[in-house]
Amino acid sequence: MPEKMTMDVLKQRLKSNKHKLTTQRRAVLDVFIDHPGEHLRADEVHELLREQSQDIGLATVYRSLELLAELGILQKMDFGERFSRYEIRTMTPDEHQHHHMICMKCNKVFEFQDDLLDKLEKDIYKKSGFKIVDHQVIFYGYCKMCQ
Amino acid sequence: MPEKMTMDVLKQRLKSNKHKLTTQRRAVLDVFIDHPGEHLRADEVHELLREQSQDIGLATVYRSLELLAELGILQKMDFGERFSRYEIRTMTPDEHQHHHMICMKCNKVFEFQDDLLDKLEKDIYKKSGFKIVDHQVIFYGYCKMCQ
DNA sequence: TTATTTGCAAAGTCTTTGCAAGCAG
DNA sequence: CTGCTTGCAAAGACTTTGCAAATAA
Repeated sequence: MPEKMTMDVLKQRLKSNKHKLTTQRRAVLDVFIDHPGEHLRADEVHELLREQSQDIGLATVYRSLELLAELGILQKMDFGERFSRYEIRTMTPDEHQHHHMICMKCNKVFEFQDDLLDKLEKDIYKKSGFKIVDHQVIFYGYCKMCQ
Repeated sequence: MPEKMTMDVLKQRLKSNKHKLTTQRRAVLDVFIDHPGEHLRADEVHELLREQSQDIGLATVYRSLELLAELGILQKMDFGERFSRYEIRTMTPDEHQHHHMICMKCNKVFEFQDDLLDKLEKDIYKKSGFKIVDHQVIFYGYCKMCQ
């Protein structure tokens, strides 16, 4: 069971990097805590905050997302759309990778756990000398409902 | 040995879709034929054409790239940068997948052949019912030179 | 107190689009 | 000829940035 990313972690990581814990940063993290497993875009975060009368500038949302990603609290992702999405990270680094599958009909993002890629990455290093430190895997197709 | 993508193929595929073979479309394809294995951005294609005094509008480059990708002559790709890249496709559909590795130091794009993903995709279908029809895999790391 | 951070609006980057003029078939 | 294409400039979508005012520590 992966540990939850908490506000305390944010506090801690901000402090050790001489950043401040502002209302806005707290609010942005709260959105992700309240929407586990979702892959949110900057404007969606902004909209969700407005809905709960948290009036925060869009530029600040962008800046907070970037900072939270730098601190390893959020994960920035790119699904080939013209914007980025973010999701909250678990505190324990995944032993098993988690991949994304996008349904080409309903556009929902699904996740899948697997560790086959570890093997592939080791193979690549052996064969080509390229040292992989991160990856991005996206599958496109049709989900169970849409087929 | 994969077959080369030729101008004849372009001609053929354009005709069967009631599109015209214009100087501009021919020129855009020529750029890719002259730069095999490169992953070019729209503005790079545009610049390369300017250098050889092929004066073509940037909007036309975008439109040509899109069309050539639709016709299966180019492959559009997204490496999480804020723009798209295109590469020429071989005519024989790859039995073995080809993945991209980006060096985080020199930013070069490397390729790697493998078919481990076939297995993974079958697993996913069995376990989740999600039917995969396409994928995008990018590895980030350090190439042999930069390590 | 004071160095960070915010909000706003302006600017930036990549891409798309409307429309008159041009050209391939 | 005639409908598909082009080129241009303007508009669009998303993101970043400059700067004065606000604020956490």
